Parts: sequence; C-alpha cells; structure tokens
Amino acid sequence: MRREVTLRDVAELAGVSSRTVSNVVNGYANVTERTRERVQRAVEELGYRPNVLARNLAQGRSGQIAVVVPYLDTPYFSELLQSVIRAARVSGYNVLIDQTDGDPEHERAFIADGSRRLLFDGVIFSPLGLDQQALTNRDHRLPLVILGERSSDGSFDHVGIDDVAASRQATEHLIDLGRQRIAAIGDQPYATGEAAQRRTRGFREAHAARGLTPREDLIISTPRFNRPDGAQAMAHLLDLAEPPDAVFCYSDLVALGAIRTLLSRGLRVPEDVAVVGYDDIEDGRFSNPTITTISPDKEMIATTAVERLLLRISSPTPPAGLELRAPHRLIVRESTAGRTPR
Amino acid sequence: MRREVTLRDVAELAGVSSRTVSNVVNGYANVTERTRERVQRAVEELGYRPNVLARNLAQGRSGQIAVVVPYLDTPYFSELLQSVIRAARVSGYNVLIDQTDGDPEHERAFIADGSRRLLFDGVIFSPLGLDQQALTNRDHRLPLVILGERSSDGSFDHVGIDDVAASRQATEHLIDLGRQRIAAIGDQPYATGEAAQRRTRGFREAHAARGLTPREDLIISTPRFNRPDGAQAMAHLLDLAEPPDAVFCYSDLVALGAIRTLLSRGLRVPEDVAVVGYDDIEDGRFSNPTITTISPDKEMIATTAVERLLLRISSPTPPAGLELRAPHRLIVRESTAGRTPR
DNA sequence: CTACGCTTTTGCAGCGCTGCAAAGCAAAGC
DNA sequence: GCTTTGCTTTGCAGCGCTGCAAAAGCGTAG
Repeated sequence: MRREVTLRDVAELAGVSSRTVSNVVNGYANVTERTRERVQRAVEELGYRPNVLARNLAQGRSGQIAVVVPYLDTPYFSELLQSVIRAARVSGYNVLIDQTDGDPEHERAFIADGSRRLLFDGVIFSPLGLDQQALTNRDHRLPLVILGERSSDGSFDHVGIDDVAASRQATEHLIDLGRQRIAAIGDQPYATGEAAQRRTRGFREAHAARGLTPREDLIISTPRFNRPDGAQAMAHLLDLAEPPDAVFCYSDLVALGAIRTLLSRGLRVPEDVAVVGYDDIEDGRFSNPTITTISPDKEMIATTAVERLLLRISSPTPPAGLELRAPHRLIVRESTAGRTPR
Repeated sequence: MRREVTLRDVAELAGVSSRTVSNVVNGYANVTERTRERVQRAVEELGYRPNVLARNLAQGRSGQIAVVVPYLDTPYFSELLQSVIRAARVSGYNVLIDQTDGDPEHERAFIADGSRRLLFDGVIFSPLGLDQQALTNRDHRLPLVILGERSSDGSFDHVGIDDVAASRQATEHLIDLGRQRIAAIGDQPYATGEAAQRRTRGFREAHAARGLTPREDLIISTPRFNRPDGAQAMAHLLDLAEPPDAVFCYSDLVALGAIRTLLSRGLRVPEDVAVVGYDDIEDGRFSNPTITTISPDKEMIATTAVERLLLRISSPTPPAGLELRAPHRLIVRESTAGRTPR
C-alpha cells in the first residue's frame, strides 16, 4: 500500500511551507489568492486528505461527541438519538454512538477508565447498570451529560422529564376512567432502578391523591422494559384471582407486549383492560389499538443535552451540574379511550 | 486543567525508560516482574491513562470500525446493529455508529472524501441515496463491506439475502392462499432503489410462475419503508375500484402501517386482506395481528460482514469483492394464517 | 577469563498535524 | 530614503505514543 500523502508532500509540490498548506486546507486566515490556488491544485493532484488522527492529537480535541445508550433497538433511544445527532451536527460536532448492552462493566469503562476520553470531547450517557457511586468516581475530565436514569451529583448535568408527575398523571387518567384494579408493570426495586422507582412513586401518589390504596400484588417488577417483559408480566396478572382492569406500563414496549397478551387471550382493550404506556414511540401510534402514553418532549431533551454538553466542553471551569426537566404530556389514544368511530 | 500524565512522567517516577512503561502498559513481551511492579505502582500513583489518539497515530490503526446506516430508528437496522456490535467486540474491535439520514452527501462524505478514514480501520455501510458510481469512485484505501442495497463491483464485499427469491416466496405464499388481487407496497423505480426493484422482480416472478399477471395499479411506490408510507399506500389501495385482497409489503414497518389502515377502516386481517412483511423485526411478533414475514438471518449477515471486514483490514492486498448471501425464510403468522385458537 | 546467546531495557526517530512566535515582505507614512 | 504597519509565510517544537535496532545485562559454555 502506498504511503499516505502528507502536508509536506503537498508543500513540496506547491513550493510553499507545510504550514501554509495547513492554512489553506483549514480555510484559515490570510492566504493570498495566488498561494491558495497553487496549494489547492497540488492538493488535488496528489489526492491529499488530512489525517484526522494527527490533527486531533495536535489540537487536543476531536470534534466528536459520543452518545452511549444501553440498547439501540429500543425505539425510545433510537428516536432520541435522531434528535441528538441533528442537534450536534448543527454545532459542527459529529456524533458517534456506542451501545453498552446495559453491561455495568462496559458502562464503567466508558466513563471511568477514561482511556477513550480523547476520542471524544464529551459524552451524553444513558446509564442502566451503573450506580450513583460509579458516576461520581469517574474521570472528571470528560464532560458528561446524563439522560434518563440517575440524578445529578453536581458534577454533571442530568436531563429528563418529571417521572413522578408523569406517572401520577398517567395513573390518574386510569382512575378517572373509573377503573378499580389498576396494575403497574415495570417496577425495579433495586439500586439501579431509580427511574422505575420514580414511576412507582407517581403511581402510588395518584392513588393516594384519590384516597385509594394500590394493591401490592398488582405492582409487577420486570428486568427490562421491553415487549417480552410486558407480555410475561401481563400473563402473570391475568392469572391472578382478581386480575386488573387497567395497567400502567413503564414503557410503550411493555404496553405493546401486555396488549399482545390481552388480545391473544381474547380480552378487549380498552373495554376489558385499559392500558397506558410511556415514551410515545412510533409503534404506539400505529399499533392496534393505538397506545395512550406519556410523551416526553424528546426534541427538547436532545437539544438541551447537546447544548449543555457543548457548554461543558468549551467551558474552562466546569459549570455546576444541573438537574434539567423537559416537558411531557399525556396523549390519550385507543388503548384507554377506545376506537373513535371514523 | 492539569496537564495530561504521560508515559514519560510515569517513566521518571518509576526510574525506567518511557519505552519500558509502554511495554508494561501494553502487556508486551519480556519485562521482569520487578520492573513490571515498579511501573505498575507508578502508573497507579499518577493515575496514568494511555492517550488513545497518540497510540493510534503511532500505530496507524484505531481498533475501531464504523457502521454507517441511514436511520437508527428503523428496527431492522437497530436489530442488525446489535449483532454487528457483538461480533466485532469478540474480535477486539470497538464499533461506532453513524447515521446518515439517507443523505447522499453525508454518505458520500463518509466513503469518498476519506478524511475520517483513519478514525476507523474499516466500515460496514448500508447506503441508501448513493448510486453505484459513488461507491466505485470512493477512497479505496478504506476497507468496506456493504449491507443490503447495492451489489458489489468487485472492490468491496456485499452481504445480503436473495431478495428476488425471498420476495417470490412471499408472493407465492399469498397466491397459494388463493388470493386473487395481490398488491405490492414499496417499489422504488429509480437508480437508488435497487433492493426495492429486486423485490418487485420477485413479486412478478411469483405471478409468472403461476401463470398470472400482476395488476400494475397494485404496485405502489413509496419513498421510504416506514409505517406512515405503508399506511398511506394502503389507504390509496383501498380507494381503488377493485381493492386488493392481499398485500406484499417490502418491510415490516410498511406492513404495520398498512395493517393499521386496514383495521381502522373496519377491515379484517387476514380475512379481508392478507399481509406479508419483510425483515422480521420484533414489532411484527407482538403486533395484532402478528405479521407473516421474510426473516433474513440477521445474525449471519452481521457475523459475515464483520468477518469479511476484518479480513480486509488485515489483508495487505485487498481480497476480491464478494457477493455474499445469508439465508432467509418465510415465517407464517397471523396476518396471513389468521389467529390460531389458543 | 572470554565468548556467546539470550532476555531485558533503552534511545531515538517519526506518525502528520498545529500552536506559537519570528521572519519576510509590500504598502503606507514621515 | 527610512521607518512603521499589517498582512503572509515560515520554522520549529511538540502532541504522546510506538517501531526499530542497538545496547546492556546475565547466565552458561568453552
């Protein structure tokens, strides 16, 4: 394989210094038209391409940010990523994505060991298996914004929605529909289940606010928030002596799984069991029935996260870690309202 | 911000040369236990982290591969990515993902200008808006494997399934069900629609093989392969004087959109209209009804792509570009077979 | 005691680029 | 004519690491 064409090669051909070639290539400052043209021609003749690696090393920055998510095939994340990518591109940053599979080791490696920190100027991170401590004991030189789960300890920003309020609102919607036995699918009563626990809290608060007490056996834990989890949990609920007549699912995927189980057992949604989801993914707008859901403002979450991250990157002294809330709203669809006659 | 801790700093503290520190850090060759320990201690004391950028520059490789897809929120891609990431990790490669939005400029930038080639040792690429020519005029120094759309020109590998055969099989399934007016949703009769056209070819071949002629007004083009496209195309089909009694959709998303339209118009699937999809995404296994679909062996596609890419990376002379076919099969579910009584 | 072969350690150059500061140069000012 | 000013261009060091080849150390054989 032929050797790389370098700045120096171009410089030689154009009869200028390599520094001037660099200036031309980067569109820098003051270069005479004549020089610029000569260099340009040499660049083309040799097919010169800058070596990004070398540039990054010399500059000490990479112009790239990483977005780290647990699962790419979770629509919530992939939809959110869309917006993040667009927001970052606007600011001239390239986005690279990494999937952790929710593996705590992998997650830790990314932010703690910091060996890859120089590949990125900053990271937007959605941790799953990481406890608060691991976040605190990280490499603090890497600008960090967290999405979703954890709350901030002051050394990074956290962007999310008000899970408690949203969950409360979703549950109240079911109560107002006159449902008596409301289940919740998706609790995670352990250290890494912060977000799930906030939703359970909202679920309880909604009951309390109406003077009700939720039935504990209707609160179901699931390891993840996906379709099979929802289907399985729903099956379990239906096998109870007194099955629920409504379900609040902690994600739309869970809701989709739950609905699948309901319909395949010959039950009707929402007549027999009303279902509310969470996330407002596209699936829920095209499923049968369509899903009533909590819709977080993903666009806002994404732009806020990018904005804060870029601020952190450019700021010489790290700004205080903020707790940022994007708005959300309840969108009522067929899974609670029934099919609107067309 | 404090200066980076470098190899030299560690070397000084440990009283050895920086090259020795490098050897220890990389677990190289022959280092006495005594030296190793001393260095190790110094590394920890200073909190030394190797600078990946510098290492990559010196080595001329990055240990990373990129996977470039048009849309991350398309489940087919995100499911495929899962497998690619896993396969690459096994070989010690880190995977970074880039989304092009199907923008031809962006796609071209990635493989043609080559300025980022050094950030990656190779690229697995699923182009959308790129014509064959752009693929041929690319920077040939970057090892490349193409997924899906285009076919190989000999300078890269192409991994996919046999679209024609698969589509033929899907259509034959509908014919065998006794359907008379079979529609196809997803044709793309223009340069960048190769894959779509292969599916249309299979659709026609199936008819021909049974001595039938497809109705041209039942072959609908769509700009993309997503839910709204499917919903809209289906609406159009239902407004025809003689609407179809079966539909072959070029992706499961299209099928989901089509089904949504059917059900919301009070039609039954499959009794009134049978639907076949393509891709076998998880949605189709949990939707109502579940979707009969062509299931490509994604695992095989992913591992083959990674395998070939790594071969290209390590090979001093580029291997011949291969056309590789992963197996597929037709999975019959409710959208053509009806609900199995439980 | 020297020579030899092996393991361990070292020094240096260089990956390709940019930051910095100085040098060169042409036009303008005195 | 000489200095000043402001724009262009240059040279050099260095980002932090690794490849290479030579040097040093060390045990064993002659």
